[in-house]
Amino acid sequence: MAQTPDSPAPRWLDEQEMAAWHGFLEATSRVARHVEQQLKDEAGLSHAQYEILVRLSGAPDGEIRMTELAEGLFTTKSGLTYQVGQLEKRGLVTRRSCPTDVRGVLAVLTAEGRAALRDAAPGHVTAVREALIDVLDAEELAVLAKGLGRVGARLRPSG
Amino acid sequence: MAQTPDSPAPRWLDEQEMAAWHGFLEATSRVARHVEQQLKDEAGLSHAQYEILVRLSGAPDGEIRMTELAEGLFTTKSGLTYQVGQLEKRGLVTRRSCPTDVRGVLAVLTAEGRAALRDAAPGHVTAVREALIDVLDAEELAVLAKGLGRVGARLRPSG
DNA sequence: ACCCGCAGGTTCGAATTTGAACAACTTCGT
DNA sequence: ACGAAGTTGTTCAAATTCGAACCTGCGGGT
Repeated sequence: MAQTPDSPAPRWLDEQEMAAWHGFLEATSRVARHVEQQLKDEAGLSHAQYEILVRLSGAPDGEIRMTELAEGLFTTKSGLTYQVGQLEKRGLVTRRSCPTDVRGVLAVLTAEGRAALRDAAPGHVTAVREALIDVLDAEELAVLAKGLGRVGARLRPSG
Repeated sequence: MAQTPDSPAPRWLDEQEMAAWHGFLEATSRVARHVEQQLKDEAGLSHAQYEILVRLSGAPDGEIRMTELAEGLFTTKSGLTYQVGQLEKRGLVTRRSCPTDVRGVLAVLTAEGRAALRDAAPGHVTAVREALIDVLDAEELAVLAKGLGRVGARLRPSG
């Protein structure tokens, strides 16, 4: 009989830890669906696309390098290429090549893109409040910001 | 000029709320990737597949109705059909029709499935600790469990 | 100036997810 | 009982995601 080599038994999750992990999974899943749904229905955008518009709108000249944008959105370069392509088809974003690096590409927010974002934002914020923010009290929000901030930071490529 | 009808301006997110939302998004994204990666690399399972095995292993006779399973995993019925199909190909799960309802289908954990889960579990738990649990202190875990529990519950189909 | 290692984006195919449409069946009200 | 209405699980096509392979071009060391 083939035996699988023993993995050292890890410290299992106790009840509280299990509750936290399960809560995280369920909240994650349902909040994502809720937000995705709202944006799709009311603005015709995916959450990914919405976030791209947000980043661009906050950047100088409304433009950002592809790689930098991908990192900021916690996504892959190829995934971003696809979504920017979609947004470009709709005229919400343009591409131009980077002046300082021939290889580079800048995603640029168009006037239409800015308008689409303006239109989509109120409903999106409302959905985020309904799903997450307004369900938590101030103390809980503080813990989320700090604790999950730390969690995210630790998993960044940079460490 | 076509005018977009005004949406009532929502209450925008203040700094703390924004930090919580951003933290949630980043943590969500990175933790999911971390866990997904570990399972894929060390056990050849997707997180979705792993969770299916977990649920089944905790059920009487290791079997659950498809719909019930889908709800428990916060996923769609068609998504589950696909994943159970994958697991069935590998012999980790079987299907049998429900005795009390001809339409119904039970997903059943096989001995191989139970073994695969046993093998995968230690590494998975370790990954979850690394990514989330061990990064938070007791109080933070309590807030996650309670606060995010409430968040998830409120978005359940049942309300 | 030249070469090698590496970074920037895109492309490709494979895997997955989603919702709508469907067929078969159960259930509830009357 | 009977029929309308709702369930159950699957199938399908379309959209998305991922990583590996790829080509091009930047930069440091010699």
